[in-house]
Amino acid sequence: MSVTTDRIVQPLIRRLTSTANPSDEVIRALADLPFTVKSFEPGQDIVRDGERPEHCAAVIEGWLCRFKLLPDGGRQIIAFHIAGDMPDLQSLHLGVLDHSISAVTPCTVALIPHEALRQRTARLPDLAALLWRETMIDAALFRGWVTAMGRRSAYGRTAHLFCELHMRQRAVGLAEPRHSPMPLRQTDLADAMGLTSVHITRTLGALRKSGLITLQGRTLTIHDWDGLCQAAEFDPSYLHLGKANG
Amino acid sequence: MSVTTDRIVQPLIRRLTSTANPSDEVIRALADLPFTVKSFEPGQDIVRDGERPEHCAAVIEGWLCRFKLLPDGGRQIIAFHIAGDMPDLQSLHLGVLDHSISAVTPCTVALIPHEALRQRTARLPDLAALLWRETMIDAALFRGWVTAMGRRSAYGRTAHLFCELHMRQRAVGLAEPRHSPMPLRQTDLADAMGLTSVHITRTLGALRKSGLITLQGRTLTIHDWDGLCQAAEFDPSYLHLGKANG
DNA sequence: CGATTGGTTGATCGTTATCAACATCGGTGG
DNA sequence: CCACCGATGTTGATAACGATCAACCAATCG
Repeated sequence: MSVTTDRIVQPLIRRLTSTANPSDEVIRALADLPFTVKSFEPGQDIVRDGERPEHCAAVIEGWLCRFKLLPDGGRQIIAFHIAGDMPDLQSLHLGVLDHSISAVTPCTVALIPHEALRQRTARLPDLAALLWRETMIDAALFRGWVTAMGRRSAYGRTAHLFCELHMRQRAVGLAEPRHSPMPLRQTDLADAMGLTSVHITRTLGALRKSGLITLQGRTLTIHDWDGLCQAAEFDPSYLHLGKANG
Repeated sequence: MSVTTDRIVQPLIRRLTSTANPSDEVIRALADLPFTVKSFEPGQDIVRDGERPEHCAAVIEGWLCRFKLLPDGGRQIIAFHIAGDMPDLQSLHLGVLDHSISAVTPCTVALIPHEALRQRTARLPDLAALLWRETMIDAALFRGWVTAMGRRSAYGRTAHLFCELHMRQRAVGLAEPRHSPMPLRQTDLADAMGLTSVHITRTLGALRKSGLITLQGRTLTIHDWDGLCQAAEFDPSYLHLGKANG
């Protein structure tokens, strides 16, 4: 594994080893995957709803979001993705994308040909299982979002999002205990939570006034993690970060 | 494949062949899977949040729902499942369940040991890919729900649910063009849509008054499919029912 | 320096929740 | 057969939460 390749594949491997225990053989197969590197500017689309990509993206650096556009121009953000994530793994077996993915911050992704992934996963069942598991975690996060949207107030829902994003970044070494990058505009937060940006302003104000968090300069500061979790009714088990097949 | 086995495995195979084109070898492997059959009464749990099942369920008959319970006793239904679905396929690689599954109607499920699934998917990469694809469709449905919850009114959201459930039943031959089974209480609908049952009453009334649907006697009658789709802004592509790798 | 983007605040409106009473239906036992 | 019961669904009155509209402020960037 060359130095360059190393720098590129490292986030993916760090991510996968953070939630599972892949064998050396599987890690070698991952490291050997062919890819091309591409960079994107904020707001730029990586892939669009309706397309049939021939490769999967693995995030090397920066933030991406997945979203659906509605006829009236509305946008629902469905997920945020950070280094190590594979946001369009589903294109490997679904073909047509049912949503779009675009860059939230300047970002770099590795594009891995479907062909290569298909060959390797056919030869190495453990690799297939590892990536399949990623799809399952992806689905688990969506379940968490459905629950948050359906049954939590703006306040609890927003707290919940911060808990999730903080823990996911912690798990791959991208955040400190009480701080994490949070490069989201209020419109991004609004589109993710099914709220308006005006209401996000008020909600962030309320969270600040409660002494739980402050959000400034693209970073989240957590003043009271326990309080935040309580406000969010946050139970991290749905993130499936435990290695023991959790 | 014996007559008994046939009757049991048939729904699963019908479902899988409705969205993909598995090879004969894969179908044979599915038909050969060991299982035990179990029946449940409405309201009974099939598996519970926090458990680590050793088998996956495949629905043979009846309706199931998946849901998360909140500390305050609230319930968010995350998905409904009909014959042919595998509602807890994710337990194969995730271990701990992050939600519960219970019976909506009297229902029968086949319980397939993880061990058998692991062996077969390791030996038959195409089988693994087929089931992996099911996980991806599962995730796609959740994305549809997130979008519905976040950006649609009670009216549009409810219309959307009926569109989804009707099409999914049609795809596996469980519904007629303008009628489908809909054995849900208003509290089930409410818990699925993030609304109260009182508001569901009013919303159903509005849908009826618009001449789109009526819901009585556990069946949905669609008076105006195009109108319903329009009210729901329904785009069926997220169901990935197309066989051509759609 | 002005222009543009992102964030804040206040006033008002609409959708959905909440509370409460009542209606309907299917089943059960007298 | 009828009276009753529990579960489910309906309706109305009121309240809360979040949307909408509009003005304004702050930061960044040419």
